[in-house]
Parts: sequence; C-alpha cells; structure tokens
Amino acid sequence: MNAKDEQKERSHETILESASRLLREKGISGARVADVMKGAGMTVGGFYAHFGSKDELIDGALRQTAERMRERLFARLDEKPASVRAEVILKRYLSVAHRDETLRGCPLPAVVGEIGTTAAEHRPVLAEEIGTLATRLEEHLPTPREGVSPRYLALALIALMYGGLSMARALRGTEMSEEVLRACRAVGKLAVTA
Amino acid sequence: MNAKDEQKERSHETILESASRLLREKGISGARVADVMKGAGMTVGGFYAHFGSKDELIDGALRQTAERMRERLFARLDEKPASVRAEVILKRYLSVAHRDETLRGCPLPAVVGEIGTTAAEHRPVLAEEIGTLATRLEEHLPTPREGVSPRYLALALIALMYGGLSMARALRGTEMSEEVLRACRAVGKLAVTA
DNA sequence: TGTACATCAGTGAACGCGCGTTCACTGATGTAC
DNA sequence: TGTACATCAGTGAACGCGCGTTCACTGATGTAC
Repeated sequence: MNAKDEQKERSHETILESASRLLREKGISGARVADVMKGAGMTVGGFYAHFGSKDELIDGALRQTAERMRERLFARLDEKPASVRAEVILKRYLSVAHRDETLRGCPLPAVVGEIGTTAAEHRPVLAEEIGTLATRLEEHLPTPREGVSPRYLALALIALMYGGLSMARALRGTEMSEEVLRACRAVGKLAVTA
Repeated sequence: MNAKDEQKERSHETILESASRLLREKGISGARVADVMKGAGMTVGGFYAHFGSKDELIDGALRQTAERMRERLFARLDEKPASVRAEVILKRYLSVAHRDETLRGCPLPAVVGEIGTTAAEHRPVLAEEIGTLATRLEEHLPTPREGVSPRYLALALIALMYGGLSMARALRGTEMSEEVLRACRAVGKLAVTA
C-alpha cells in the first residue's frame, strides 16, 4: 500500500467520523453530505470517491456509532458485581451527560423515528444493531423471572432507555427533561430487581 | 356567521385533519405543505389563508393528535377495575394494531426524534402535551411504592410505551418488531405491579 | 538517477429536483342601493 | 326584487433556496524506461 492509498484510507475514516458526529446530532436528513465533508476538512465534490451514496454513508455511520455505544455501555462491567450491572448500564445510558453529548452518544434517538417514517432503507442495519445490542445486554441481566425472559427484559430495557433518552433530549431545557431520566432509571431498576 | 365563513372554517379543519394524518405517518419534515393540501382536497396556494406558516400547522396538528391519543388511551377506563387499568393502557398503546395504524395513532414516534434534533421550535408544544399525558396517566396508576412516585412511574411508562412503539415501527417487518411490543407490555406490567 | 507520462484524490462549480412561500388571478358569495 | 360592485377562498404558476449528485479540472504522487 503506497502513500496515496494510505491517505485515501485516512480520508475515508475522517469522513465516516464526521458523519457519525453529525448523524447523532442532527439525524439522517440533518446530516448533509456537504456538512459531513466540511466536518472532515474537505469539499463536497470528493465525497463520491469514498462512498457510493449518502445512504451508504449513513449505514456505515449507523453501524460504527452503534458499535461504539455498545463498547461504552458494557465497558469494565466485569469489575462490578453481577447484581448491579444492569443498574450501572441504566445509569450510564440515562445520564445527563449522555443526554448532552449528542456528538458521542447513542445513535438511536437520532435515527429510529426517521427509519420508522421516511428512511426505511436503513431498517436492515438498524435491526442488526439493535439485535446485537439486545444479545449483549441479556448477558448482564438476572436470570428469568415469572413470564419474562432475559431477552424480553433486554428488549424492554432498550426501549425504556432509548425512549427516555430520546424524550429527555426533545425536552431539553424544560424541567421534565431530567425528571424523565431519573424516572426511567428508577423504574428500570425496579423492573430488573423486582 | 355566513356561508363563506362556515366554508372557510370547514376547510381549516380539513387541512388540520390532513396534516394530523401526514404528521403521524411521515413526521414533521415528511408532512409537506403541498401534500397536506392535496390530502385536504385543495391546492398549495390556499394554505396561507389558513395558517401563518408550516410551523404553526405542525404545532396545531401535534396538539390535536396528542389530545386524540389521550382520549383513546383513557376511553372507558372507569368500566375496568382500578387494579388493571395500567395494564389496559399498556395493551392499547403497545398493540400490533396501534403499530400499524400510523394514520390514527400516537404522534410521539413521528415527532420526538425530530424535535430533539432538527425541529426544536416545536419543543414547547411537545412539553405541554407530554406533561398533560403524564398527569392524566398518574390518575390510573397504583399508589406510591418505595422510591418511585406515581409521577415517575407515569413518565417512565410513557418512555417505555413511546420507545417500544417507535422501535416496533422502525423494525416493522422483522421478527423483532412484535417481540419488542410484547416485551414492553410484559415489563411494563411488571414495573406497575411489582 | 533522471525524465516523461499516467494516475487519481480532492476541488469548485453546475445541474436537477423538491420544498416553503408568494402572488396575480378567478369566480362564487355577500352587500348597497 | 333586481342590479352593480366588493370581498375573498381557493387556484396555479413562479420564486428562491437547499440538497444530493455529477463532472471537468488540478496538482501531487507513482510508474516506465
């Protein structure tokens, strides 16, 4: 691999990083190709040497941000006793810090609504990423209780966390915003330990 | 009020109805002014005789659809014993039917993400509608348990229901879609009755 | 090693299309006398 | 009651702007001999 190829590979990564930031902050339609390239320190025209279309870019950014989210959510969990792991995950996801750092956090609040309404082309990637998240989350949940399997608990906790964070962001600046985060943490814990 | 004024008032309502349908199906940016007018049996040009801007229309449609959702969610609840009311609400909201009738259901899945990312101008209306929903929901929930007030339970249930429905819609057609609905119903019930 | 040519990542401007908004116009309804 | 004029809800086309995509070009890097 020569210097030219290396340079191109670096640019590709830079563009993907820029897209990942914008996707989380402004959603699919809000992540404009020109802005993504600007954020990568380049101009629009060069984009199509790296990605076949905006859709392809969004799929890539969605995969990358979902993967990063998982790493972050499950980081250093083995240091904690098994009984509090679910609680730690809830705290990490439903924190004020996570609500405010839109550039680094979970992509779900920015994409799920759009994929359900006007951007169905990204459904397969979303399904895969949520599926992986659920499977990884299961591992850290208590063993089955009456009628609720760990898988169900995992899926419901994802819905609760995503829903709570999404609402907290939409309500940013109102007093309900923090209230929603706290409420979801408390009720999530209740559901896990009940 | 003469025939002309009556006609105009009817048109205004028809436009708002059309907007309410499109808003729930395609979200804020997906509800195009031209399409709204077409859905109301009119042409674009007439729109600004009825609404000052698209934003004003969206605010109106958001208020109307949220109100309708509440009526539907809480309808005939007094016929049910108090102990199962929360469960009935969960079943109504997290049903496959509700997932599929995007034209009539809850507006939250279509608007919360956008309001959190690119449409912050609708935040005040959203906050008011969610606030009202929480207050009404509280009335039907069991009395306080350790550390979790009825208000917190209400807010978390809204997050769980909205999050679950939103994901189920985004995942429509995959097997996870129904799974998410069932999981949220089960865990929601668990949280209420725990 | 040096020279001439080829490649190709990135530039900058343009193209086509869709969308919110504006506006001159029309024809049905309402008002004045 | 009838006639002439005024009003105004709705039409249809245009305007301006933003966006995804395309493309001729440039200049730095790589290759052939």
